[in-house]
Amino acid sequence: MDIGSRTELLRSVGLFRGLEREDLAAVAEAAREQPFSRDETLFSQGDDATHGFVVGWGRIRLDKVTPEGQNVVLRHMGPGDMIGIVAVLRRIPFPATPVALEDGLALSWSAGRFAELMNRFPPIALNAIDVVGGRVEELQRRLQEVATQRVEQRIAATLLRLANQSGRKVEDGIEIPFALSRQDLAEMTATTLHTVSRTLSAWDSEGIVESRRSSHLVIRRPHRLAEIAEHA
Amino acid sequence: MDIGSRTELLRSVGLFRGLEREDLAAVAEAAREQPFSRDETLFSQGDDATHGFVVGWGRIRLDKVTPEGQNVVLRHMGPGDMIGIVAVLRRIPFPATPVALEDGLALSWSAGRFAELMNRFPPIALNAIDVVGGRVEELQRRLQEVATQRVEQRIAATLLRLANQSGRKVEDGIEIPFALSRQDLAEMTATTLHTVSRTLSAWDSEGIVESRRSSHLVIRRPHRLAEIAEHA
DNA sequence: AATCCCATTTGCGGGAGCGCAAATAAAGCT
DNA sequence: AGCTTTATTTGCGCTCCCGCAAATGGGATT
Repeated sequence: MDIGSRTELLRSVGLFRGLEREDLAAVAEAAREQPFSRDETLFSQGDDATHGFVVGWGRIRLDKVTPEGQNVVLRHMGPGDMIGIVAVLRRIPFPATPVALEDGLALSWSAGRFAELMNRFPPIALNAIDVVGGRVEELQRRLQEVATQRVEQRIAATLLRLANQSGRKVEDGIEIPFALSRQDLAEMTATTLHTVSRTLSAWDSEGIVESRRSSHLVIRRPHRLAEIAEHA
Repeated sequence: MDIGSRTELLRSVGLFRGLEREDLAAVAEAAREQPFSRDETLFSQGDDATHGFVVGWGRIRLDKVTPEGQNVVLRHMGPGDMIGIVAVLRRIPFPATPVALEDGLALSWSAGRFAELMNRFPPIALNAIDVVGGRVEELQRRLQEVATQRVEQRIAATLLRLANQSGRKVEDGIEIPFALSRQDLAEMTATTLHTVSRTLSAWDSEGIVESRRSSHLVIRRPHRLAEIAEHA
């Protein structure tokens, strides 16, 4: 991947918004390419934060495990999302583990390199605040959801959120274009895979979603799902 | 309050860490003082973010209400904490409402003034990332708690957290030095005031806490509480 | 001191969702 | 293709916790 393509990629990355093309090129040049394949982890929770990453392509799930070994899915990331950069800046170990859902490519910068870049291009710091602020908002919303809504509503809201973030229009609805197990959904909605399975089974037979084992999940009646999510 | 005292105050504020004394004085000078009294709100969720705040003294509870009117307590804040500054920087309406738990004083800066200061003193932006990163971490931990632990554990963990943040050693334990209703605790732990009441009653008769209606809550056996919090 | 107001307590019943366990069905491997 | 491994489904019982309702008791107000 040449510098030109990298630069092009970085143009749509929120973290580098407001940088001139030549500045972007400098940022791109400082990057290292890190390809990853399905099920691989970019790093592990607890590791020293030596590098920060930006996703080039491919989808990634961010996991956090409790001391007791229970897992919680914090978020899904895709092209343009930054990973681990806050940990780099705060000089703390990575607090979570990013797992690749499909093959892809990330760009990375060492901690020192990244500090240089931030120094040289002040907008980066402001953009970082914006991005992290967005994550705070998202987490607050999820906390609110878990605190006030029932499981069915949370699953519905989660599917709609995934559809908004990464959904693809297909013939008979909106497809979630990556593997999404019951367990994954359970870890996203603070419930068990059993309850997720029962819920999706019911929705499947009502024609709200199509969720066969083999293929990706398809939301057939998004409007109905939105009703379920909102109906307190 | 003169500039000297303000400067002294700002010395211990994370957001301004690394600034020289004279820089702090400039920041202090640009601030406006905003006293508040118990039960007052500094602003309301949904308001335009025209000012950012830093708590001088007094305790504040940060509330977020759902469209359906249910409330969730996001966090408690005290001296040195920043409030609303991320909303100012992101140019979004305030996403929550800070309610004073006791009389106190905040310093505030207008959006424009704050932007100037950040421009003039680059460390502020980096510190802001650090602070917001810390909030992300805290929210992730709470999400994990709500997702994986039972009510009793969550209440125990919350009391311990409050004790760590603001607890005062007293003769027979650690006191939470501000009003804390069952409803408040319920909104902090994603449960109902009934369940909180039942739990605290039980703990009271076991001598783990002392929680009479009139006075502040006292943790008598923190170690036991930690056991409850951890015992999966 | 009497009254009102509100937080808290507590009983009781019910329901949402968990957890175990076994059946079923895909997908991957050799 | 046959076998193993892993994901999903589904039944069943049970537990935790909610939600209603009524009682209790302080604190504040007059």
